[in-house]
Amino acid sequence: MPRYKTKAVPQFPHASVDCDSCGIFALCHAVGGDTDLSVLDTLVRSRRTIKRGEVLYQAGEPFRAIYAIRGGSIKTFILADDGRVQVTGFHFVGEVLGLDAITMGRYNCTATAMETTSVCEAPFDRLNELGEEFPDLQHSMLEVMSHEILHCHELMMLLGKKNAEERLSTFLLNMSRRLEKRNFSHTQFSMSMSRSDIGNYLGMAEETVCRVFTRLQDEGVITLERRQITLHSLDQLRAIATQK
Amino acid sequence: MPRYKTKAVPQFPHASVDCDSCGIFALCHAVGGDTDLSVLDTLVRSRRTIKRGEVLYQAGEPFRAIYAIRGGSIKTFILADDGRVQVTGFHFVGEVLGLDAITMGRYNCTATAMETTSVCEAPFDRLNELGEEFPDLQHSMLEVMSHEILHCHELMMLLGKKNAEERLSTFLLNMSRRLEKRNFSHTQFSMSMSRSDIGNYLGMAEETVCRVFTRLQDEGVITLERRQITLHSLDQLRAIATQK
DNA sequence: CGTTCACTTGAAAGTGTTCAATTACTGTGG
DNA sequence: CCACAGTAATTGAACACTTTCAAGTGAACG
Repeated sequence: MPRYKTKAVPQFPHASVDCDSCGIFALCHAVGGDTDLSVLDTLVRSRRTIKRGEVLYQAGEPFRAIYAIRGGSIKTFILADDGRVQVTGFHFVGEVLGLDAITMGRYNCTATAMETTSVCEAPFDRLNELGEEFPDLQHSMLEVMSHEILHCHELMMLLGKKNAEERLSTFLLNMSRRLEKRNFSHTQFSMSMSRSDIGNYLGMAEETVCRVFTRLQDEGVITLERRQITLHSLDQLRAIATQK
Repeated sequence: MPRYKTKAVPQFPHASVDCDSCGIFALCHAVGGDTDLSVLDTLVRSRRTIKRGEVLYQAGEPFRAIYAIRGGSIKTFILADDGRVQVTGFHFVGEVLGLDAITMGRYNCTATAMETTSVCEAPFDRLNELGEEFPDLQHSMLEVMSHEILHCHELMMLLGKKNAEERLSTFLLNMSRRLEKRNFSHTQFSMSMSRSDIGNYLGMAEETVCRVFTRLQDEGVITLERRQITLHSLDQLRAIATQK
């Protein structure tokens, strides 16, 4: 029986967010401070739009800027010497990326758009100067990075200890939570990444992703139509994600 | 055939490092700056010694300080709601830990000593004040955290894409590299963590760790006597860690 | 000297992967 | 608007790797 419906479904919410309410702003306000907004204007040099598959920045390139996503979505991945690829994250509206480049002065991963995406660019040199003027800003950057580490720890738990069902459920709940935070629907949304990307990110084969999706659907926990997903029971999902 | 030898082997190098050359120092010097050393004295409040199994800090406790290890070794782990444990890292002489607590104001993981261990304690409030005075310091903290993120990415690759042999080889090479950086022997050392901890960290069963160790030994790549390990061929190990 | 803990090893059982084939969708050009 | 080509997703079956369970050995410690 065909699982697909022939219907054009809306893509991931493209609500183009003002730079004021995008990540750079959040970065400055993370401390709860009220940094002068005019500072932000000098900080954000430009806005860029990149199409599906195009590269925002490439691993190895000198670190010029951090980015906040205004609309669309981006995936980041690292490419090992042996050719293996590991997707390190998916990034949505309002989120900041590029901060992991600070140590090396070079980007550690490559960032590409999963759909047409618009970003704010904040040059790092200026960010750095301003940091000395506004300690809050650096503190916020610390927080963003600290957050990233927390995320990494969760991921270690996921990759090291969870089985396929738990991984995928955890993944869905994570997306749901992030969308909710930005006031999008958190029970029905479109996933901009392919099954293959999901599998790569979660450390499982593309085929396993499909099979688990099918199983979850058969159990009535979710409905999938292509990349459009509806979560019917967050509680049930949570139960699956945290079984044992 | 018994694989054990009845011989007391020296534990992990206990060269008690001056606080000057320990992590907090490194933290301040990461930028290449020459921060006034007297600052450090005010920074480092106290030195603590904890015995095997004792807790340095506990997940959930308010974030008071970051620590640098003067001698011994520490493991950090998180405890999930469902009771599962994930070892998030092993930390050796000269390394800094506790920085991931900045976001939440609470420690994210629990840190316990794997053997008798001595640490420097740098209270965070003072660290924070000083940060405003010395932007270099905060910049160094950013670098340390950025490093942590890089480490996380490597680990994602390891947990998501590598098989048991590759994981263990990567692990050994990583320890080797870190010891080398601190001028300890990087081809012969004692592992202070149990097989079970290694397995937990690398996302594999304790038994699998044993089996792979045995295999590596049979292939002549390493020699194991209890927790004392000798790496006979780093090249071979690298080949195994990067196969495919 | 005996108990306990860490480590090792074997055999059976899962869980997820790989390979291969099929189906469905997307975008492009007529 | 339709046909075609290429890409993404799904499904089945065989296989591989790792885990689990069980048992045993050696070392450390009181």
